[in-house]
Amino acid sequence: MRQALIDAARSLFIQRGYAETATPDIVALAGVTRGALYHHFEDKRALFRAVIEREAADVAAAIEAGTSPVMNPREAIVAGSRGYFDAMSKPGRARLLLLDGPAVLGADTMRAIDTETAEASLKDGLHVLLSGGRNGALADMLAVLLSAAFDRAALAIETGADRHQCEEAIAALIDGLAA
Amino acid sequence: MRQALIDAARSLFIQRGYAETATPDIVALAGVTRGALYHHFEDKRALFRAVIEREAADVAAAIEAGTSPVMNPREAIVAGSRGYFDAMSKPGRARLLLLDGPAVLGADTMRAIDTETAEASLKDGLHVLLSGGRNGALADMLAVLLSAAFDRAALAIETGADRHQCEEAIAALIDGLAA
DNA sequence: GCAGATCACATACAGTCAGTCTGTATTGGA
DNA sequence: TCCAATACAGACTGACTGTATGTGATCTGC
Repeated sequence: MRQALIDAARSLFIQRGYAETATPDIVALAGVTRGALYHHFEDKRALFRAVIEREAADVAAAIEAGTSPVMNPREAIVAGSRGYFDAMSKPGRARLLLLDGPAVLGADTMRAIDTETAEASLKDGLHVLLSGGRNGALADMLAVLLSAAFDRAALAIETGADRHQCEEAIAALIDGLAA
Repeated sequence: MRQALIDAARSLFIQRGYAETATPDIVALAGVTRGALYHHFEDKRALFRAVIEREAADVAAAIEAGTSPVMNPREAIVAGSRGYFDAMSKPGRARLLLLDGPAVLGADTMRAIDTETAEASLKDGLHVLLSGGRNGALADMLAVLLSAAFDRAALAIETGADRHQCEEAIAALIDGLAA
């Protein structure tokens, strides 16, 4: 039942967005009443958060599955980017995680949910990649900024941009840092 | 009166966010009634859009003011980033332009409003910077991705990140591309 | 095997909000 | 001076969120 609510909510959230999705529509799609919704979730935002958390966990798993510890840093980052774009190509995911999520839950909360996703892996890879004398704080900051670049690339791909070009541009940024 | 409504709306939008700001509160702060609001604006979103457009124009003007045509590409990009971070340091601006804006108006509409802002200048600079054999499509894509990095940096700065470190990381990305 | 408590919902209700419609005063031109 | 358009004000409606209450099933302790 919880799952049914999350499924129905996800379906409507990606179709109309959070604000334009009414709880009566969600429960109708799930085949229950609003009483069930407010029994399982504190409010509409809590339901949205449950949707987001499941989605973020799926993305993190996809990235994890695509990379392996034996890769060198550049390989790992490229493989991670491939896994990320694969995961983000699922329709509606970019809107959920990159548009409605930050606006509804706040950028800080989203960052907390996203822990152990793309950004964490990126940070590790960059620390190794930049170990030639530069400091670690720079690598952390670069992970944050590059992670934003990944996000916008995923958003661009969903609205028609060429994925191969996005991956090339990301690679250009990474290779520039390695030099 | 239009300006008074936009001012009041901006003040409440940055304080509570778009969804949590009620039109009765906006008109009360502006000292008018809801009739006035719906006389000047089609709906609440149109008022929000007016706020966003003024804000984006201010940012664009700040960037424009900080750069000059005689700079070389790297200088221009660094100066542009300085102007951008200056402009975005105005409280609430990051939330308006980077969180609520994309969620309420859509990423595509925001891109349209942002025309002639950071991303356009960036694109020009990158085209010159990369003119050593690489193609223009890559420069366009890099402008999109770097612009996302700028945005996240602005958001990070608002929530306490060190601005100098952000600028260093941006410079590292740019310098990597120039090599 | 039974009384009571808890869980998993359903239903009714109250408060609030967005958008519309109608009314009114003021202003500018013919 | 009259007319029309503009710039508001205020009431109204439908809808939505969250809450409070009711109800049947299930589980627990004895």
